[in-house]
Amino acid sequence: MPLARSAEAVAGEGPPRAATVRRSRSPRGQGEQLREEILLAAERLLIETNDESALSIRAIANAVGVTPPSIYLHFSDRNDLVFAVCERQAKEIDMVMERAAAEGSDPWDRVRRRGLAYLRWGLANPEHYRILMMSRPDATPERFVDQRLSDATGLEAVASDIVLAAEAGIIEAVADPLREAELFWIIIHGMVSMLVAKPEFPFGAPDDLFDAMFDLVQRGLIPRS
Amino acid sequence: MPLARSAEAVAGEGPPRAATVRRSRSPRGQGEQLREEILLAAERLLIETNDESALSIRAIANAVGVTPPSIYLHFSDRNDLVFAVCERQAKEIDMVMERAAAEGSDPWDRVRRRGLAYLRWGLANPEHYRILMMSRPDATPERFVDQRLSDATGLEAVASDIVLAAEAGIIEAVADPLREAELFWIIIHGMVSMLVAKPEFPFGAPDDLFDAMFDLVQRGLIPRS
DNA sequence: TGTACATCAGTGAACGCGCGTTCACTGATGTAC
DNA sequence: TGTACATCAGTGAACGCGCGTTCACTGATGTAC
Repeated sequence: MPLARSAEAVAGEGPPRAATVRRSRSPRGQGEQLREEILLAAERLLIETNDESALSIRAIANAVGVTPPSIYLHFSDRNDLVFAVCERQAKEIDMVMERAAAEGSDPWDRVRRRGLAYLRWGLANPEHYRILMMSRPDATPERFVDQRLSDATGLEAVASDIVLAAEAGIIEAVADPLREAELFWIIIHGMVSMLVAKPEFPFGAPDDLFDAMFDLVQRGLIPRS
Repeated sequence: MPLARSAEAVAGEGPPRAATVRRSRSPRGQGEQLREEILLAAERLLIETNDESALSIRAIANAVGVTPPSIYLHFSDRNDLVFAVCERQAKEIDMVMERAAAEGSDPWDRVRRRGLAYLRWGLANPEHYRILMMSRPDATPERFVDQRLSDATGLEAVASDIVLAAEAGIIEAVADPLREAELFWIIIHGMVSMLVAKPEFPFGAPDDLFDAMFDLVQRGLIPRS
């Protein structure tokens, strides 16, 4: 019998991790409560460790103060759990963007604010962003591509603000606003994923980078007149 | 004694994987030969599986037809090996870009061709791109940030072509060409990393996406005159 | 010309680990009769 | 009013796996004397 077995019993100790506090059992009808606690613990763990691989069933169970099998009372497997976490994050990213947009002075300013909010959220939650937008496609459940994805990233909202901005004469008319919104998304995603992957590279302050990028897109490079 | 032990002896079988052909031992002075074979096998494995986690010491050893410990004759640990693979890929990406640039008709066309070559290379080698540009920063050795990174991505070359293009009047003059090159890199990276992470999303043909993006950057969105 | 020896290019077996998941169970609490 | 019973919310122990890495070894080949 390998020693691993006995070591396993105290798995997740060593570093000054949150003590293994036994959470008290939920009252009769309240089983769903644990589900919530699991998701919260997973999010917290992701923030603390900044490492998706730290998001193991065992680590989460330990953080909640419960044994690993109880996770399976609420999630069918690890993937299911991880993407439940994602779903919440996607909702939050959308919320953050819309909150930022609400403060915009005109449609074009709303587009700008949404982009900046997206960038800031990604940098504030790098590991969440990584799972959501940079992880291997076959690890991503179908519900995360297509429609759901464009919802989460506010594509439609940006597209309609682009139309409004063009109508107001703030920007030029665009042939395909949704396509333009995709291009925007890709550009912002480029910034977030680059800064997340290469934080050491001297890009300077993210907000300055955003401004420079936004300026580039606004003015264009071909000589005017 | 767990069964895992005995199963381990035949690890990596099951699926129709490359047969475990015992590679013949290198002749006396030619130990370095194995290093080369290991790197080639690793690259091949990455292409075949499209999954970095398939790049285990055991799998590579098996692919080469050698036992796991012999890997350590040439690499100090797994990370060292993975980034030796990266180093080659970085060199190749640079080569591919310069080859593409060489066919450009003017400096600005060279910038465009470099970007397109970068995009195409990334899409042709998604898992290589993932390791090189999208992996966790603390898994990246220092030699991959800063100078090395900007070398590999042709930042300086792009910057100097931007200057030439501006001098030739093809594009407007830019205040900080290197910064502009960074913006370009980020935009292209946005496309590659997005397409790599979300291949199911209906972005259409990559080349069309590139054209649309390049057009956006060229014309700008603020009304002209 | 022959032989002891160093070296080189590996091998075989194991260590220790952490992981996802399953299985049979337990003990408190509410419900039916 | 009391008691058998179902159910709910978990637990404890283990299975089987794959991984990186280490350690003592082996056997062919070249070299020195």
